[in-house]
Amino acid sequence: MSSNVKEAILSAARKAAQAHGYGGLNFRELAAEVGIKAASIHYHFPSKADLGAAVARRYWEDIAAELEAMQAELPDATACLQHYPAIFRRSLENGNRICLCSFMAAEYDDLPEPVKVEVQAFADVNVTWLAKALSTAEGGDASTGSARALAIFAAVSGAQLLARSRADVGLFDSLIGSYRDTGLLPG
Amino acid sequence: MSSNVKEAILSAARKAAQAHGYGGLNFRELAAEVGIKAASIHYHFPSKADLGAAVARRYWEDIAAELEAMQAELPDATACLQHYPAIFRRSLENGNRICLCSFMAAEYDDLPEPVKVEVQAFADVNVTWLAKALSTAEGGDASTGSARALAIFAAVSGAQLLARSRADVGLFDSLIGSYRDTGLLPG
DNA sequence: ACCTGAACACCGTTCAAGT
DNA sequence: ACCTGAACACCGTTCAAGT
Repeated sequence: MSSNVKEAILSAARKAAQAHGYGGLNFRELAAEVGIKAASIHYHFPSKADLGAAVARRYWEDIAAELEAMQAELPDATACLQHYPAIFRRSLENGNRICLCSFMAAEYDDLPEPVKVEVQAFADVNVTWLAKALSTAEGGDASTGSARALAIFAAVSGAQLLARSRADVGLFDSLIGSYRDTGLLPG
Repeated sequence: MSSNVKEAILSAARKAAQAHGYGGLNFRELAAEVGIKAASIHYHFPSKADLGAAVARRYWEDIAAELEAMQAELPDATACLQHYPAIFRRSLENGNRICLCSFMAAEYDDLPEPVKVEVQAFADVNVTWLAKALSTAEGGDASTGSARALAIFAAVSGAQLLARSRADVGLFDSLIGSYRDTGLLPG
């Protein structure tokens, strides 16, 4: 098991990155929150890129576990799809934060390569899960399901971003409702 | 008429902000591009917040003019709606940049107040235009049209973000196509 | 093994000083 | 009117030094 300090850094960095992005990650603030000095972070994570990649990896691993659990608990694929936006909703509830990888998608061109890899992995996890749920629910072929999965992922990300800029979770719900009404999301 | 230097700063700052965000705006790089020193920027824009607000204001003014022109040239409201995503597409074509205000929506909580105001204005311009086009095209009532307009704006923003993170304009087109197929966008 | 202070080159910003 | 150099407190990072 990793040290408590390393875990504490990871956890604090994740919350900070969901609020301020990779560029907004601040070693001195992070260190203060954990109770060490800024230079000490480099003992656990050699560079900011290493920290960013570790945070993003942990993030998509957690989401992947959550998606698997959802799939296990809700045998109905359509019910799964209906619950999907709730994952993005929770970030907003939790301090008006957004999905780590939505933030990093905006920052993408400026990210170090190891961080980019993890951001892609997050998108892949989501799209693969959605495509599988869609094909189970509606029996479409794989290619159509994949295009639709990408569309859902992009649209829900956009809804989260807009809702955050208004600090209005109700707007997120309303946007998801519109996606359902128009047929993008199953309803 | 404003000085050439001020205009040059504004133009360079806009391109930089569409690529790196408000936080990524760099006075020394910006100054080098314009041919002055970093400290000189503060003569034209007292603070980074002033520069950011001026850039965002100019941005939505330009987009608003473009939307009006589109409306004037295409009397068919449905044709207008079909052309709407092209505005977001162009940013991607232009150096894999994104809509200034999508970036700033991610950074929203960290933006100075004057910049926030302009980011909101951009969203309002888009949503108002979309709502008008929707009601003209389909004759729905105002409230439904507004909800739908928000949904289109959010979804197209999300598509732009995802396409940028893959540096793939074709993905943007494919996402817009999916939005059309599912009925979110008129087709 | 884990942490730190001091230093480095970078940021936005200020301001007195130049022309 | 417009620009600048030098200084300030901040960044991530390095590294020799501590325990």
